[in-house]
Amino acid sequence: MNSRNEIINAACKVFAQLGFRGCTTRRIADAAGVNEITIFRQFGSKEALLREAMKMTHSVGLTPLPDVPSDPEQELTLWSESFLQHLRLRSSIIRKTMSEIEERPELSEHASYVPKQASADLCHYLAALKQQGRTAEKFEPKTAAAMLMGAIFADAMGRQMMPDVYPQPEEKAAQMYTRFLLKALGVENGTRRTTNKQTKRTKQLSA
Amino acid sequence: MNSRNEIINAACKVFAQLGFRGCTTRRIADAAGVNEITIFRQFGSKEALLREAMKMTHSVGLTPLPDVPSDPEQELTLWSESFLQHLRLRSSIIRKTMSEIEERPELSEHASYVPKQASADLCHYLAALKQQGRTAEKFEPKTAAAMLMGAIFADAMGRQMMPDVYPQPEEKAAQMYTRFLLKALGVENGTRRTTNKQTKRTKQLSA
DNA sequence: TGTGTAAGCAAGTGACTACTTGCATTTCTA
DNA sequence: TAGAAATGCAAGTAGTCACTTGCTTACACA
Repeated sequence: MNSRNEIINAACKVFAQLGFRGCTTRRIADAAGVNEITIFRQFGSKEALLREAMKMTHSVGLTPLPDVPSDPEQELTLWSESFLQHLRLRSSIIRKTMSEIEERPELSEHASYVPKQASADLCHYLAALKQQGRTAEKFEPKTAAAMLMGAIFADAMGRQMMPDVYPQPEEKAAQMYTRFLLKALGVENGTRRTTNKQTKRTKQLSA
Repeated sequence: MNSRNEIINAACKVFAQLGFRGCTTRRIADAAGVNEITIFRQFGSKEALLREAMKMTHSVGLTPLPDVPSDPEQELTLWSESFLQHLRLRSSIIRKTMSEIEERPELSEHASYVPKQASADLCHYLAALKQQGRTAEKFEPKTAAAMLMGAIFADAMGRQMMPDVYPQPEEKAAQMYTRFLLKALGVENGTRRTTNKQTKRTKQLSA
């Protein structure tokens, strides 16, 4: 019972390091501290093991966005930070999955789960912001969401390889992307310029 | 002499499909229409062949951005479209390279060449736009560039897997990202609202 | 016409792959 | 404490991997 979980965890780890072809049953067994044969007795085949292992990747846990926007800069910054951290922590396995997906389309479902959910949440939030009349410009929530998520995704995938391409410091990146988005939407940031239309409550942190 | 190029092309193709471990000498030989042994006589080893093949990936050809911005929306849209097309055409090999890069850091140089160049070009253009006084907001060119390039990169990598996450129609995506960027920078788009400060010439297409 | 070079073919090397068989050992549980 | 289930060990299977050897064919150029 315990060895089963150890094998699954080891499989995830080795897959993240070496991809499907590099993820041999011997290496998984070594990483799990288990005899190779136990893998086959527990899961039947390498394919079946990895299918099980990929199901375990859904432990999401993004900071939720409120249904009714109150402090857009703060709320979106927290969300962006948690999304960026989520992607950074999983950057290896994401890279491998994206690479294998053409050969193994069944990975697609697991790979797209989090970003689809995140996109839907963000679009919903931005649409609410628009409906509150707090955006100065007319805009397509989907385009805005794709911009913010794209910037965060590219940061998570590329910063290590080319740090000078992305904004510094690393820890403020999510906030900078968020502020950029809000500028494009014409959302006032609360501290400067409190002139425009603001239907609901105006409580905003400068952050 | 001819077989050498055929082998290199085949190696690129098979690598893009299957990655390093899936890219076997037998498969390369088949794809090149050549005997497997010819590969070893020409290149010595699989490693050496792929090293040669990766050098061939630098045929860049992005639409250049002018040194002096004139019509930002048009110029940036053209650039974005060519960058997006570049990434889309190479999405398979980019995915594989990103996946292999942790194991083979020597790929890093080839992988980062185009995006580094593109980022530098775009930053330079945005800085020039700022210096012309044509941007209404103060902004960091690097953050702005990371947003636009990130959105384009994510679109190229992810649209096929989750088309409903990205703006429609596909052909207008580059333009939509560009317009979004210009909104954030407060750059007037020429047709509506020609009020703000515009130091140099105002000739702009509505596009 | 002769010679060198590039290419093909057949066969084989040792290492690694996923996976199996047979038997011994540990561990849990009734 | 007895029996069943889970695990380990040693050995082996057939396939694939990168790469080699020895020999033959085809073409270029002098």
